Amino acid sequence: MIRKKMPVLKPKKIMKPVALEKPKAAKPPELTLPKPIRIGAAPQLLRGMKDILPVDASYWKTVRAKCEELAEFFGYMPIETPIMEPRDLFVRGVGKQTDIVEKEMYAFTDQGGETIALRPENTAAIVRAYVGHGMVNMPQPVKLSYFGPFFRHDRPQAGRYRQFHQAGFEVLGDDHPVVDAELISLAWAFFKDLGISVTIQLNTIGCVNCRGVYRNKLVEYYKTKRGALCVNCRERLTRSPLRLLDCKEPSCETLKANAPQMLNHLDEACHQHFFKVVEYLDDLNLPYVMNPYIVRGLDYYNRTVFEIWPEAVAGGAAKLEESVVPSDVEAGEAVAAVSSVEKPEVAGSMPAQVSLGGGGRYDGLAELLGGRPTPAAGFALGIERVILAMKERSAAPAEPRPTQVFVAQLGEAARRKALVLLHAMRSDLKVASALSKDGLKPQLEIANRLGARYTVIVGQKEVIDGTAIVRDMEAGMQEVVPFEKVAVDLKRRFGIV
RNA sequence: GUGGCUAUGGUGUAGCGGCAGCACAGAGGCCUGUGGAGCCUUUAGUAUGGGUUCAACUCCCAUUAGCCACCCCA
Repeated sequence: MIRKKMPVLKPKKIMKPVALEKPKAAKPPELTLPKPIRIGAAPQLLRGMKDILPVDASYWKTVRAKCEELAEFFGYMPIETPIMEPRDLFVRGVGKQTDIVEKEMYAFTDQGGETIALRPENTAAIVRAYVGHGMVNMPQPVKLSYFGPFFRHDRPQAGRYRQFHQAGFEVLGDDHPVVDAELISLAWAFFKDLGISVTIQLNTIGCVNCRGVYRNKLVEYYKTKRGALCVNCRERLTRSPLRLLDCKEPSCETLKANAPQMLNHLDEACHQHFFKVVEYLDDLNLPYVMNPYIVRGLDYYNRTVFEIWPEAVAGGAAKLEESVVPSDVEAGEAVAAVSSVEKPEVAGSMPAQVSLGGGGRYDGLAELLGGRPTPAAGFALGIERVILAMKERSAAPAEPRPTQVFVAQLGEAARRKALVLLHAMRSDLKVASALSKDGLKPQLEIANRLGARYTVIVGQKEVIDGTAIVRDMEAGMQEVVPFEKVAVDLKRRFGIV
């Protein structure tokens, strides 16, 4: 082949002779010719961006397949919304004062003067689609699932990218607490099937009414202790008091322990709703943990909120039992029992404080986006983090279907025969080939690497005889088969036909 | 966004102010129509830009990126 004859041109080999010549003062010879590209000048990935390489394909496939399987089982219909939306959608939906909108959103003005944002999350867009396409007129609830890229200008870290992927499940038009429970059970099933042990961190943040009352109580409590708060929390006191519960400063932690709890300030309806959710979860025997400090950074949430935390990989997977809320425990006690909720320890490369997924109820969002009041709930999974977790606990992705038959050929006539044979078997068998290779040896090497069970060898001689050799790669035995019968013969060996 | 740590072939790693080594992977061969083992050969690197020095991969500064903690969240 031509390839073999061609000397490989390596920059070094070109440069050396030039360097050896006596330096001529006047003009550098031929230096105007294209110079080798310097590695340092090669284009780089944008910060926080990541190529998803073939080595990881099986993980992505597995996770995606699991999402699709669960979506089907629970009756979700797939939906895809654009990656770009009007910036305003997220400002209104997610909340102006949230970090996501305030400092993490990719936003720009396009050629037409439109203010555009790369979607930082999907719930607002889903609701926009629901409202905009009149899905109120469909049988309720409308259950939608999605899988796609999202963008946040955060500082990259393991499991945290500026472009990342989420799979999400949203249920619109149903306020029944069983919806919340089913969502959580779906999330649970996902991780269980993938072999990742997690805990469900559960809380309720009430509704507009009782949360307002609670917020005032909280502010009242913290006001007297303002001096002991960290800088951030002083800011939070006026801007988003609920987030005070999120703080991990030791000084704030102690204050937090005695702060009033949302659970004790729920109005009747919210109380009913929440405890119904808890009841369902108990029936399902799901390992949730009451965590009064889950408040979530997006404005649209109300009532049930939850996050999925990975359990530490090595050691220390205990804690759980003690903090699961027994169904018959009173609210106050329950909270007391878990006031020292611990995040999983750092393990491997997974950062200490990450959630693999999270969500909750957002009954007010549709109305906020100009639709009819529509109760809704949903959650999203961080795919990169899920895959990281899988790798950490060596939860193997599904093996790709092993190659059953490899077709090797020798010579141009055989190559043409092989090409035809490959297509004849394609729909019934997992076949592979390396048609561009010439020698038999390299082809068998590849067949071996692919783990092919059989290799069909077609050479000059076989072409003339109208036969082919079928080689059993495990036994090392081979037999000559008439060419037209090869496909059928192999199918029979695999029990097809 | 704040603070810190790190940066050597494709991957994983040594090393030292004075010739950059090893393993794996890749390519070719021993074996011209028969894979897995072995052996041989070979490809390929000090992130970028400055500074100190006779000499920098090594020391200093900046940049970039990754990671860690915070922030936030998926």
